[in-house]
Amino acid sequence: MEVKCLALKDLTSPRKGFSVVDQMEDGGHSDHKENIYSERRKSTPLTSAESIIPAFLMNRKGSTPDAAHITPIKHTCATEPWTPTANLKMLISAASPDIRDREIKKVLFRPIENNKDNPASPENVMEDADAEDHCQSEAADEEEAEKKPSRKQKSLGLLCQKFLALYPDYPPLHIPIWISLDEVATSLGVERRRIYDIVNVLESLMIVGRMAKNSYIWHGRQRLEARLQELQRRGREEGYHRLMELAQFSIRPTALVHEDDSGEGDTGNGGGNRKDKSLRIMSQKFVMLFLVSKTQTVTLDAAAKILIEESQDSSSHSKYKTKVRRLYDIANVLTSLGLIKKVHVREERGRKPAFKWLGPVEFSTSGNAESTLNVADISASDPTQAADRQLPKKKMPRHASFNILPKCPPVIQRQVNSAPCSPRQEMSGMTIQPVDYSMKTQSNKAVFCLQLGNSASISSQPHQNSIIPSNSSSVPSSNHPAPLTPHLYTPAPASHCLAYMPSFSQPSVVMLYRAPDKPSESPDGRASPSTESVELRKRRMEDDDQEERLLAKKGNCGLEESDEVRARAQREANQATETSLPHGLAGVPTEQQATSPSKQAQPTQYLYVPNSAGLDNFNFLLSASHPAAGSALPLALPYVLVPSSALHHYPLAGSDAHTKLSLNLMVGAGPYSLPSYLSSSPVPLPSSPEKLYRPAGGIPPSPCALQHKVCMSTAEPLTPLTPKESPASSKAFFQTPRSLAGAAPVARKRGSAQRRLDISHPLPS
DNA sequence: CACTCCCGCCAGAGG
DNA sequence: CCTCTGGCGGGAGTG
Repeated sequence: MEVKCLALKDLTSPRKGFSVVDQMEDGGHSDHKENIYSERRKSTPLTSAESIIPAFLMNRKGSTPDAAHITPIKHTCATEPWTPTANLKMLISAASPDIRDREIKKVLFRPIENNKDNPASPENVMEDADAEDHCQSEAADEEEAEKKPSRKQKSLGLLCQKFLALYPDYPPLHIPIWISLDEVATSLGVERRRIYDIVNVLESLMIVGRMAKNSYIWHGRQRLEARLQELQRRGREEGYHRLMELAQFSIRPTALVHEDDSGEGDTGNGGGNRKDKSLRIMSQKFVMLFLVSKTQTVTLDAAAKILIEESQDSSSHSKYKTKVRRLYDIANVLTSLGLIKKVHVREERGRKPAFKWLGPVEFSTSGNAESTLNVADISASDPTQAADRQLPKKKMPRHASFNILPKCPPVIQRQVNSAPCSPRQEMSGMTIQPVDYSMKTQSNKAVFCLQLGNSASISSQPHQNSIIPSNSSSVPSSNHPAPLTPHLYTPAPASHCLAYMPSFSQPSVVMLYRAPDKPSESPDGRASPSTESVELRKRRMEDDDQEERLLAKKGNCGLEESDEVRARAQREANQATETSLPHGLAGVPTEQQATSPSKQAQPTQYLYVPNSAGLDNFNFLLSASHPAAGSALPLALPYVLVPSSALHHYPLAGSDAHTKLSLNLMVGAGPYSLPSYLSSSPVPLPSSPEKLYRPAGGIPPSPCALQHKVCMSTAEPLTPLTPKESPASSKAFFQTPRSLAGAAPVARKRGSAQRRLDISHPLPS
């Protein structure tokens, strides 16, 4: 098992970009300062949890003292071969040889590769072969690039992207995700110091919360909007908007405000002088500036000045420089969060670096749609005022009505989000920046359960992107995954299977569900990507970044572009990877069968969604007895994996009310673990994970099989983030109705850990 | 040269 | 005292 774990870990390591071999031999290397890895220590309070957590979840933890890799970038080349990316590149290049594409690819994918969870899994290996030549040809360029770890590749922003990619944007509220800074640092191959920078900023936005020394808890974007709203309010109260105005005229703001600490309501530990200057506080203030700014654009210069005044630092030039440095750090993180975008503002003399807010500025709790509405129309209305109006709504509970699933979610959503830059995207964690990890990020972040049944509306769900990322993105101009969702996602009753695929090398998803009495339509026919829009996006992309555009209401351009590109990439990647998928799941069926508690009536079926696959590319794992499977592959195997296309005639999910497929899935990757309290609760987690993993038949699971372990459980579904799981979550307007609305309430009582959680993250103040 | 921002020293905080 | 945090600013990489 040990070995397996190791392998698994290696495979799933965030540094997946590296070959396993690499990692191994590298074992201890580490001269590189930046790559210092700390001895693995489990400082996290997860101990108890560990005992019950499936190995795959824990793999990050003790498995290997893997040496942290240094800048991943160096290995980029090496990784390419087996990464889906490689295929993607190949495909893309084949399709459109032009350089521009190439450039785009470079930007988009390199990062991904770094994050990549693509280990040398069989599937990947397979691709590997395919991509091999490609790689070779490209090797030249790559090599050069690789030689130099380029500073950019080590940037905080990139690092942050990787960090974010490790966790779900919208983690289930009842399943706290613990973060050990050590682990993260090790996983990402950087020294801890860098992680502090990221975490501090994230903490200021309540994306993470500090729980203890070296230990944080991941909230994802669950509380982000609430937090932003809070910051906006505070910013206004403190007169930041005035400061901004003054700053805009280069007038040295006189410290109008002074609050500071307050600022921090932040979590826990407290302040102190040192803390007052902390990145966390600076970050909050910085964000406040955006939120109260009419143009939502803040120049570095203005921010630095304002912040300096505030902190009453002497305004020496050096102070200013230091401040600016820090602001860059913060900006990099915010950028990777997709909250801001770098721009340049023209001024009398030359241009000044500035950042434009891309996140939501108007907050409303009434409806997710509205709340998420982005700044698209800032120009039309004064955001500030709008915000004011919204404030009162803040606490409005939303779910009752949301629980009713819209019949046609996609449509609805579309209407709501007609605005291009809808926050939805923003929230999804997609980045607008040139460097986009979203592919990985999005899909990788998913940790939730879905249920297949009938009408479900995933589209409005915050985490939707996690699930259907590829799909949604592959849908051309529309920003919605809608088309397909209806088919697959439906609120399901209590029963469901839980597929836990946290350590997937790729942000793939495996859905398990019990087949209904009758098969329904295949999910295939959904959205077909419209190439045309892709082109448009590409074009747009070219001119993106123009500073001028800054002020223009580009609303969505940035996001959409990213989306598009991503979509395209994913689509292609899908194709590339599809063939290799079977390997990945090969061993699963057996295990499942043996252990699946719920398979009694109907054979359990599996839906494997490659990270990059669009729904059309779903591959299904069917019991051999299934008509589709049988016809397609008359095998002796209990289950076979077939491409969705093969199931064309055997619809799995239908829109008809009868269809009752219930599906749950959990995807995730990253060095997180579950809190110990789970161990004592009747949660979905398999009580004896090991059994689940172990192939009942004695058929030794292949490495890949292990990697794709799936454990099923009939336990209750993860609870949807009902708005009120915790008091603090009341403001989770980012969330939309969960498709799980109908799911049985979780009977679990929260453990102390959970309680602590809730308590520890009350809005600061 | 200006802009960015990586890097890691080192001191304060916490245990 | 040791470890964790994280302020800080030198100086390297970029454009």
